[in-house]
Amino acid sequence: MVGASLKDVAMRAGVSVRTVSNVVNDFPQVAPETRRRVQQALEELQYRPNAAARLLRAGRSGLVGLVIPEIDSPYFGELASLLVQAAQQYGWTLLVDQTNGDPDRERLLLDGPPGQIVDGLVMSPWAVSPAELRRRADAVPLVLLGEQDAAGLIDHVSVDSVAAAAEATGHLIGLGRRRIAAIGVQPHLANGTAQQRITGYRQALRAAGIPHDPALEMPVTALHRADGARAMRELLEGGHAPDAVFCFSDQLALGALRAALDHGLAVPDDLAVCGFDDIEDGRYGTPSLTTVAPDKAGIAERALSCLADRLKRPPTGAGRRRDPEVPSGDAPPPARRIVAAHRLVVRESTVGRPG
Amino acid sequence: MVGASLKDVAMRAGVSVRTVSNVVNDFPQVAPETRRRVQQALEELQYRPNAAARLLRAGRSGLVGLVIPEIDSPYFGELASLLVQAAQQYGWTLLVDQTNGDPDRERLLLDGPPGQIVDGLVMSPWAVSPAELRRRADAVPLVLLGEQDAAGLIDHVSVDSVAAAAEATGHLIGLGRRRIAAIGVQPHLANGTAQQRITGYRQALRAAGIPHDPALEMPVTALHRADGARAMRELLEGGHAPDAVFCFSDQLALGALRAALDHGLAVPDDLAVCGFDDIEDGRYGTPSLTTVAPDKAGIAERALSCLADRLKRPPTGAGRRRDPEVPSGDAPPPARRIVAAHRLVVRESTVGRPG
DNA sequence: ATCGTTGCATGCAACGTTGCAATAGTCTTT
DNA sequence: AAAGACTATTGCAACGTTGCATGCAACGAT
Repeated sequence: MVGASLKDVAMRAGVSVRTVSNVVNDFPQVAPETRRRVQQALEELQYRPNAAARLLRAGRSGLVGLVIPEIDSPYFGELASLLVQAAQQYGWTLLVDQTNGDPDRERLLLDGPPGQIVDGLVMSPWAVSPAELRRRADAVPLVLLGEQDAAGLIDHVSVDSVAAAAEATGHLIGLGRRRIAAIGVQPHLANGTAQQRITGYRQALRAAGIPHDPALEMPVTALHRADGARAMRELLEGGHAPDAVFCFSDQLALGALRAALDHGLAVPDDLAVCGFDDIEDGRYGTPSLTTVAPDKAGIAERALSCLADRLKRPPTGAGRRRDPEVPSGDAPPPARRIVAAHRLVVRESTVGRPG
Repeated sequence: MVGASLKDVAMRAGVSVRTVSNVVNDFPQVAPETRRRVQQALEELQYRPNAAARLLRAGRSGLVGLVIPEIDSPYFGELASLLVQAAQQYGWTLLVDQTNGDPDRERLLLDGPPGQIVDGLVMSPWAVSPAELRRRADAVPLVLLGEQDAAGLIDHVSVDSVAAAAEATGHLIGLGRRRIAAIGVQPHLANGTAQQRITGYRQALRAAGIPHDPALEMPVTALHRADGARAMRELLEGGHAPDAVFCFSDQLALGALRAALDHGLAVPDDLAVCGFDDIEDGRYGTPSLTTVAPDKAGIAERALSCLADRLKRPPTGAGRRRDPEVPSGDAPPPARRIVAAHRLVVRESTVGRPG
């Protein structure tokens, strides 16, 4: 036996299928005695509504998807966890999927089973262009995370990466550092994160009158610890030893930190290190890591609030006419651009140990 | 417009709905000319098969679920990432959900939308008892991860935690340590992980003739860094200072490490630290962390291989009769218990820096 | 010329659910 | 007592898909 259906319950309770459905959905127009009988039958048969049929008929699954490049990156892991909890408050179940930054897979997830089954999607695009995302704007509601902008056509939540990078660089400058490297440049990536952070970095240098040295701007292929460590080794071995480094992610920073310590440098005395993301590892490492902390809980909350607004509109289920001749009276709400808060968290990797 | 259906395509191509379905599913019995015409219509209308309808009718969604207590724990993050990749090789899309160890949520995910929509589930149970999991054994195929055993009624993949813990403890003993603490005891948790690791720890002590000191077995409420740090501080302040510590997770170990360094201890000279899980943070920290490395890729691969075996059996869709009078001829394959490999990875936190 | 065979295309039904509209039954009102 | 108002319950249809059976040609073999 695979699971009782409304029909099975109806037969057992001696009522029609429709009445059982009314009980299940808590419609008021059911006599107490009938309700009781039906509920007992539901209980006895262990009825669970069939999610596929509900989705097909009503157009709503109660599921929301999160599409991120890497589940195992601490930043996305923490964000995913917060989104799961925020989704619960809306009565949704959040499901997470990983693209590994593969554009084909990003497309597949949007068009295929997960993208069709969920009521809404939160996505951190890596390689798929805004133009392509726009093309499917009238499918399931979508909220973008991250720096990539969809020309104001899709809801979008991010932090002000330019300002944040400038603050972080400014903090290093304020400590008296002058040879400040940047690790995390990714010139060939559509995703605008690295672009914005290098912009903020340069702005801060210019504002302080520090000449900008291209040899201190280190490219990486990914944002992992190994990439940060490699970039730091290149800096140290290339004779361009900096006195501070701003890394575009905490993972890069932790890798750079490790490489610097291996090289015999004292942190922060010889080298101040600042990251971006405020992941848990940075808080418990030795030395602990100064970083830019995006308001992750705020990002999660506001992304889902965008989805909630769009889901107030009727679903595309069986009832809804989808005749293009008669445009629906109320237009969809305009796309929002939300800028979440961030703050600089100063720890041992730039100011040394307190006490 | 929400998306073209088979009907729309059929009208445009001037054929029946059934023929379009035949083209979409690559059935051979279609004339080349017809196929061409239909394919063009498919292209023009950007047809995407409706996942909900397919699932309802055919009983297969192509989705597989992973249910874990915490997405943001590095161990589960790394495991999830490997499972996503392994699932791709089977042609499945893996979706991840998080329970936070809440038993109600574990049940909800199994019975509700995600559990019904996926073709199979991989789960790391935290609080739901084996008995309860057994109750639903004939629903969607399920594979359990972790130490909790379901009495051989459900497929199950784990490492030999007793042996692994004994090896780790044996390594510390082999370094000449005698006051070896254990951090991570969780007596009131159904989930058997902590039980097995403390068993292995005690076995190794006994085998070496070292008396077992209950004051060195530290309980924790969760497996996070903060818990490890707290336990270590208690050990150090309580006057029971150990010369080595075996932590039941790398996160605990990293917290303990940090607390020990804060306390002025030298690692590994004053205190050797060993963890469990081999998460990336441990590899790049300073000092790097000695740990038990479960074969995560092997766990992922074999969990999915179990699912694949069960999914060879016909789905419970429209075609399949589900008459309990006539039991299906072939019984389901018996539940498997798979023990994945592990190995001890020795790093700086127990043997100091090389060179 | 007739029969079976093969290749291609189609119609019907069903998966489990819910919106809509209609029915039967009860109670109030005049 | 009849008309109206309301309550409780039900039947029908449809969401988009696919399994099964059938239809309908055209073909070669007898």
